[in-house]
Amino acid sequence: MAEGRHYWLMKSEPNAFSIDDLARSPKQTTSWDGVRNYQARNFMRAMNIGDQVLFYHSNAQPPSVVGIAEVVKTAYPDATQFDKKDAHYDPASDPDEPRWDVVDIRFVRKFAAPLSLDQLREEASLKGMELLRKGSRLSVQPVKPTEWNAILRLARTHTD
DNA sequence: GCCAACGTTGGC
DNA sequence: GCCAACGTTGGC
Repeated sequence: MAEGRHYWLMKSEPNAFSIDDLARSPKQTTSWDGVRNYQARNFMRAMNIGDQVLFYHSNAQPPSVVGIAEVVKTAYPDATQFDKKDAHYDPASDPDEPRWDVVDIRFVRKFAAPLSLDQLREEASLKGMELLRKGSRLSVQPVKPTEWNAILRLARTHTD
């Protein structure tokens, strides 16, 4: 880890793919496909093996950080962009220069209890976190070490 | 279901 | 290059 370990947050709708789905996946690993936002893609391209990921459930009740995953394979082309039957098919993507990438992530652990957006907003040290910004829609985003530490501390103390 | 806050597309 | 129209995300 010459460049050090970096922290990220990735959003998924639990109806589509939850942290339990990740834990049940073969080798507890999945490729994070379907990202069709350049900023999110660029963050995935910046990921290194061993980087740690907060797994976030969006469109959940309540929306929450639910656990941790880690990057086990760096960015490579997303096969779904070339699959006409896939919801994320992108006819404009050139197979010789694929537009969209995935990374592979592996389940690390699930928190004893989900950490809701409201709980995160109560934490002073998380003020300014991208996730908490009004109108923030970025599905893959960097997390500062201080934010990572604060969230893990909250996950230890909130068990209800 | 509503709608604010985006990001993308395409006419000009 | 501008920007209106459109489609999507995601909290509420």
